[in-house]
Amino acid sequence: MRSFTEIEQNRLAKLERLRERGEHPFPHRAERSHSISMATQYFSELSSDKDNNGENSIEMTLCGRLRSVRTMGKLAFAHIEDVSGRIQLLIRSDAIGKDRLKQFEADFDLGDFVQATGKLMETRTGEVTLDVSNFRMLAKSISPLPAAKEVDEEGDRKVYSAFDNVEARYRERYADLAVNPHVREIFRIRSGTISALRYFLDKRDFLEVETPVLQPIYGGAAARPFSTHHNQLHQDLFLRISFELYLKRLLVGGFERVYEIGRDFRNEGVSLTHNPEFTQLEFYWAYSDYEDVMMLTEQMVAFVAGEVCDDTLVSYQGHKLDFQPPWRRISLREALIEYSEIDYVNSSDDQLVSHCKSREIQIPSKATRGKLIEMLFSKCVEPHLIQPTFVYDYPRDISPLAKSKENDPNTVERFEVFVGGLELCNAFTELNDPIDQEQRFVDMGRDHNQESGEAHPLDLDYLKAMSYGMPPNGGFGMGIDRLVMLLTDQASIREVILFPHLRPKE
RNA sequence: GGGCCGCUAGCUCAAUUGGCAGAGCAGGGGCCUUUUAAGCCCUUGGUUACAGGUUCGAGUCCUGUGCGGCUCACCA
Repeated sequence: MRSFTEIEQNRLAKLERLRERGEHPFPHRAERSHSISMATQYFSELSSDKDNNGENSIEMTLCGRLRSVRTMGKLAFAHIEDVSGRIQLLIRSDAIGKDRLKQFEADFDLGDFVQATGKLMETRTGEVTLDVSNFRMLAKSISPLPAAKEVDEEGDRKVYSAFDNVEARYRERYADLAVNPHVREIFRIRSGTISALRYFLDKRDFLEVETPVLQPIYGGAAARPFSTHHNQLHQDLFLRISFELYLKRLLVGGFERVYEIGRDFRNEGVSLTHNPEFTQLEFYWAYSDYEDVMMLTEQMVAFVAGEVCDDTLVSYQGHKLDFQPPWRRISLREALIEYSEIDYVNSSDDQLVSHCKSREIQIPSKATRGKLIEMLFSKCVEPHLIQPTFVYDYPRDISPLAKSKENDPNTVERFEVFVGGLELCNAFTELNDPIDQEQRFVDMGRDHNQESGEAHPLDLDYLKAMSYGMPPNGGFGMGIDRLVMLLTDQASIREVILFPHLRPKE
């Protein structure tokens, strides 16, 4: 049985009083003639019209949530807020009657959704205000919203007793959104980001597709999966860890440019930059290679930044990021030389191990040479890559789906993008030789075997698809959550995910 | 999973060497016709995350648990 606080019990009593007067506390329908921003815009246009002799207002009906109330005896001021903005109401007893004003004061609370009819006017202080002739309840709020007070001051919203407890905000994101406009703005930018990506790719003849989330064999990345079960088919299934292997099957099928935006699931640790489910963009582009993909990547991200931030210059955690192409390009080998003075081409495996140890990097029991290089890179280079940077040409043994360089079989045509110290993108010239691919899977399975005692799944159907012939292509993956972090200046991935994963509260 | 830090009223936060658990806002009762954190008077509200322990006495010290934050590991 739910228990109600004293405040909630008070509000339930008000709700009953509304009912007793015949006012429905939750009517089925609202009437609204204007959004709040439309109303204020209309008012300012009529006010600036010199031929219009003071006839600058019409009756209108606005809807929104009560965010402040100030009662003054025979009148009351209040603000209501809708998705477009906020406006002040003036409720006068000589307009609506003394009893009606009393009812407003007694039975309407902050957080209630209300409907108010009246004409717009300006108060002495020049604030556009609805002079209310009629109002009614649209939805009674039983529980008080967490933020106590806030107010607009010359465009700047000042918040008092802000609701900023991180845990409480994530657990009750609805309340967080209701009282923190800057949080709503993050998710508007997130939505705009995805729209802009779709627009950019659609304009270039990429076809948006959907591939299975439930997969009998997981692949395309090196993460541990979530597993589940189909009861009727008696089939164990995995939630996908990437889209890659299915999207490339579509190139076999004759599509030349495909992309997917969707959710990946990785059963790994959570951190400021990792959530168990996250949103990924992947595209595959026939008859292109990783250099073409680099060009498209910098154009695409700059386009998105321009769309949602109105600029390719973006503030991030005290840095000024510049997404304007061309971005810096540096090979993995050069980057390590520059930031750590290690040239792995001229280093033995033992020397790489000692480099790791001197930098307090913990080495897994069975680390390949490529893994050592990658760990050195993460430790020594990654934190320094603030401006958008392509790091290209990676060790073959940590890139089983990428094609080797023509003159260097131990290096693959692969790049990653780093911005603000975050890994943002991963892309390569895709391996399309089924014999080579099978050998890579086998090699990878052997390493995996020794590490964990489990065989890495061998996707025979994927090899079969590739055996029919896959055009040469460049492939690309980008973490959308991290891109949104960059575009909204957020240090935590949880701030850009509406309902981030939390342990159950008890 | 390891380490560090945190958890006090609906919200934001105080509480001296261990000594009566407080404020602002929100809530309730009043006054008030141009306020906008409105103001003024009065007022309700607490299992100090939870369970133990030390002590005459614990929000404060100790142990454990839960949840969170940061961080390390893991995550090509």
